[in-house]
Amino acid sequence: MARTVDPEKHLARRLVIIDAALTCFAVHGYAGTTTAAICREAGIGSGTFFHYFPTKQSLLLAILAYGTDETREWFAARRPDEDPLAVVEAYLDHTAEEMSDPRLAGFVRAVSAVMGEREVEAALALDSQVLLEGLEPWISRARDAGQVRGDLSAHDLTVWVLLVIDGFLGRIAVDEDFTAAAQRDALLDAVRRLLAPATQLVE
Amino acid sequence: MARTVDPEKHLARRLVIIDAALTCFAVHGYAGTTTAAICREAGIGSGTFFHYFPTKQSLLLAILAYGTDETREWFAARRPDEDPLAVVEAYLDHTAEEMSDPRLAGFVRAVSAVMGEREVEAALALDSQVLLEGLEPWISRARDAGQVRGDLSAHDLTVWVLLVIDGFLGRIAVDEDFTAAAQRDALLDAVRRLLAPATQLVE
DNA sequence: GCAATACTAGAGCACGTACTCCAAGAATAG
DNA sequence: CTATTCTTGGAGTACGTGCTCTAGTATTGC
Repeated sequence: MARTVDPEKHLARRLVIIDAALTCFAVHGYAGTTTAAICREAGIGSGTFFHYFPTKQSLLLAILAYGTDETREWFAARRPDEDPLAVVEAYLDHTAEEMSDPRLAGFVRAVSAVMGEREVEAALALDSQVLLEGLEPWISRARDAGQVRGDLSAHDLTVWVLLVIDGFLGRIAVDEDFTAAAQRDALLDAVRRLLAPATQLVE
Repeated sequence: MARTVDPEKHLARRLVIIDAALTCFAVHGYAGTTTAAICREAGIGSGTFFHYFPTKQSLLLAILAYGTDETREWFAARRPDEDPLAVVEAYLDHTAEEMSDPRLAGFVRAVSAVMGEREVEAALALDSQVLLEGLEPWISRARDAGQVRGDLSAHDLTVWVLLVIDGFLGRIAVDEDFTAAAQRDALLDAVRRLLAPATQLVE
């Protein structure tokens, strides 16, 4: 017998590869990134790459799963008695903070357009569903409490919040004058305006 | 001498190919679409394809140019004395109507993430710039007239309107319950809320 | 009718890709 | 030290891609 795995080193290498892939995907897109490029960026050989990830797609799926888990954990950490609207706004803040690394926005944009690969689409759908199911209950409670408008269903409102978040990410990725840090307040303001009860709007 | 080109037939064929490409790109993305697939969809051989478009990329550029021209023409058709805010809302309406063909939203989403091809990126940047330069003057006038909020610059406001439009397109492409027709009013409402002067919001 | 040109199709090519394979290095258990 | 297993790099491979080439067919001017 010999050589039991050192899980720390293994995980560290994995993270190096994931980080390199994040950089490459953000700049050249998924299809536009070759495994050779990832290896170069990570400073490894192709044998090593495929030792850690059986396929290029599995690497992408692993990264997406990280993101989905992160979202799940964030919402799991909420206490039931928190102020609903404050939770929604805290999530926006959380997103804006994560996106202070502009590679992430680029990555999200690049990857959300990967089409025709069943498993990737499923992972994206799952990610989107986890986010929706994390957010909607809070918006629903805020709605019941009269904190947000009642003329649209909680589901519709949630979808519109997600829509704004997606647009936000897209802008960060495309427009270099538009940074998450600088536009954080504008994001909060935009969502507040979107959700405000009709009684708070005068004509 | 013989056989001068029949421009009508030529153009018609071009449009058939463009239409087929639109369908394919919307479903499988740009990189995910093979020229063979476009040929199959259009019912032609690969020889014909490359007779009309020298490269796959040139086909994409031609489609993007169509869109850019369309945007330019739409704004060129505005009269200087139109109500500024009404023009903005008319453009939203125009977009929503165009996107009643869900392929278009899918196409936009798929193609906006094409990265690493200099000419495509330039075409996308141009398209985005034409839209920005079309919209911003009207928002600026509306701002000067007090129709929209003054706490953000006209440029920032325009960028945020574009952000919402992008998010809107993304949703249509991804969420089949979210249709342009059904959400047209919500789009108008969202942008109105985004632009409303602060004095129209009570706390 | 005849020549000249535009158009069409599809077999095939050159190339770049994801991925395989193998041989050697490093690290531990006994 | 030795045996065993995990790990590593890079040469090589099978395959799919965008694109070319050629040969044949339609369509026009004269």
